[in-house]
Amino acid sequence: MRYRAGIETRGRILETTRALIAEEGLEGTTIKAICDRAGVRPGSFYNLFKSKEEAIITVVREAINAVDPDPDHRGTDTVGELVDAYVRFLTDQPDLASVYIGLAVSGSKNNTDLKGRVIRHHEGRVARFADALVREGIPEPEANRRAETLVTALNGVALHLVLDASFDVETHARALLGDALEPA
Amino acid sequence: MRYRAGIETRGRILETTRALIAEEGLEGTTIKAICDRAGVRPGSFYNLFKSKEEAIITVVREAINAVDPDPDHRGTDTVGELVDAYVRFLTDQPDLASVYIGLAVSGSKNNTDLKGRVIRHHEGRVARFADALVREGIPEPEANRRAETLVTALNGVALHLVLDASFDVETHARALLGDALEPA
DNA sequence: ACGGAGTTTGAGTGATAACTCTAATTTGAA
DNA sequence: TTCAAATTAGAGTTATCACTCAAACTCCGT
Repeated sequence: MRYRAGIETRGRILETTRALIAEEGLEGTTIKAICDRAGVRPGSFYNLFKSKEEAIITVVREAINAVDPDPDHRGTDTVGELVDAYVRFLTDQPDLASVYIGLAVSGSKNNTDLKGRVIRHHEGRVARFADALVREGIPEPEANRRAETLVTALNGVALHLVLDASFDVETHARALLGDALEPA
Repeated sequence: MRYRAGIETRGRILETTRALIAEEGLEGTTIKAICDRAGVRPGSFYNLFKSKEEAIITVVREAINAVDPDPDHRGTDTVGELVDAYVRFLTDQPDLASVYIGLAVSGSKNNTDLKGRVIRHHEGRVARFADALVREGIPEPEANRRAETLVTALNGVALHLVLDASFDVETHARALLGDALEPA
């Protein structure tokens, strides 16, 4: 992958893989499907990726980064902003959201590496939410528990969005936010 | 399936399917594996089930029904009982819970039939939660919205349990229940 | 324009999946 | 006891999967 052609092909494969995961799920994302749609033969695919899994992990990493509302960790965000960021992600990029959820479910049985990646990312998000809750006056141990409940519940919202594209993400997300901010 | 032999074989197949899902996950639960372990030939399997999917759905449905606080739908269940039932399902049968979530996500991409089934099941659950909330004094339109938020958030809890087997399902589920019951 | 490295081709491999089919056997109601 | 229906056997079918490979072709620094 040092020539222009290889880099372009690689990009086309990744884009196709992402679209296929969103449309067909992990199960429907086969080498044949990727290659047909990307206009590439299996030999080329395996020249650029050592396995199908490697391509999928690459796509998933992108999806996970896309969920991050504040990649620079400035630490000035409010819980409302964090929730808004997630809502925006879900509504603007439902395909990536679908990948993120689908991966958590199907991909985690055999693949410890992938599983660890998702869990670490989840913990990072919870920490960010917890910090924001503390800044809003909720004491530490309680803030952490509420953050974990909130992030988990928001993932439930994402899960349902995968099932029902017309699901009212914003209303439910705001309700969950309100619950997290309520005084004990 | 009218003779004793058929009923017994069916039971053995379902039990084996349940065990295999727990031990090997959905991916490792093949017709061959089921048949080998149940001491049955594929012909017999397909005499009793029209597809592998039917057997799996049956197993999952049985597990969910097994913890139903009001199996006859007499309308006597409280929201607390409904939440408890789901928590029990998640903690007692985490592997089936994983399949349940997995069916909702991956299984419903191509399979319109399955997708409809999952959505209908979700709607039924929301309706029961909403009825229970009304019985507890929360007015109708609000009760429905809260029920939907609660059920969705609980699915988020289930989703996270798939990722992290040590996740404290009960604490978070109770927190979500408390939020749903709070006065407006 | 040379030539080694990068890229592409596409038929092919071997494994394994879900599922079918027909004939033989067993069941249980009358 | 009889016999139609239920059940079972198990080899076979069809499909599809991830992946390979040797040969041809393209790129680009020199």
